[in-house]
Amino acid sequence: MNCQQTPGGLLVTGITDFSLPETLDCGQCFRWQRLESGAYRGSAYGKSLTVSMDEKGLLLQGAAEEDFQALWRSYFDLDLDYNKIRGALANKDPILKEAAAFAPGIRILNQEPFETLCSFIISQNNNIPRIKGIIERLCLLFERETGSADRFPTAEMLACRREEDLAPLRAGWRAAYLLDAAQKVAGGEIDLERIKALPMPEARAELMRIKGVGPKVAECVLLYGLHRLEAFPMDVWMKRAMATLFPEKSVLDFGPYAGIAQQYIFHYSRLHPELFR
DNA sequence: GCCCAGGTATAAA
DNA sequence: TTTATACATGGG
Repeated sequence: MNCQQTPGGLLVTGITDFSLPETLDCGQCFRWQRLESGAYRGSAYGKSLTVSMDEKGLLLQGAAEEDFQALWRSYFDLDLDYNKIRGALANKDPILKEAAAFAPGIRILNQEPFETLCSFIISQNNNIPRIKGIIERLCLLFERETGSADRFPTAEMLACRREEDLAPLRAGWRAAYLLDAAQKVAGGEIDLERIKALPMPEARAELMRIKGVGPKVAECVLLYGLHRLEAFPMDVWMKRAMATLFPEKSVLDFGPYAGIAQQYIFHYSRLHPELFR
């Protein structure tokens, strides 16, 4: 991997197995916006970015090389060998191999844990366009406090609001869940960084102490927010896909990279709905 | 109007 | 432990 400043921005070369649309539009994050040009605009950890990719490499606009090294390199998970992982997963099952080959540029982002927790609380019994809308309104609601509508509010900021303060979000009953999550995180009752290092059963149990966090949301937070790649979110789509793809298996064990396998299968099944009836 | 959306809390069997 | 239902919004 190599970096150089160009007139268009910071150009990073030597990146393989990475696709912006496959990574940013596969249901793991909700705050990246696709521009007309095909570039994506978004932010994380207080930094904004416009990013695009072509045959020359990955182009970061509005980022210094220090930001790339200290943040975006890790955010986009560019140091993990996805080619190797995909190969290992492909050896487990031919259909998994096909699903992986369909979107080989998917990577699991290193998103902000609290934002991810809130995002997947909002995601329950909800559709992606509306999830995005609620999160956008949440960032706007706290714009004055955070200093930018690009930033996600902290747990402390959210924790000192009341449910009626969140009415502008139009999040329905999920507003109360968001407050409970914020209060537990801000109060130290839930320590996301500690959960990140906990054995999976304990990590799941900790997260599920938050109101509105059940097995599915907990698994999503572990995978997408805490980068526990062995986590395996199981929703109705995945259940159907698994029943179709692996009818003989009752218990599935894809090993330490199950979450990546899940993401390949989820993406594949969403874009080939006719195969999963 | 009706159905559904990357579910969960709650009560009842 | 498993199953049924309500839950608020809004887009198709």
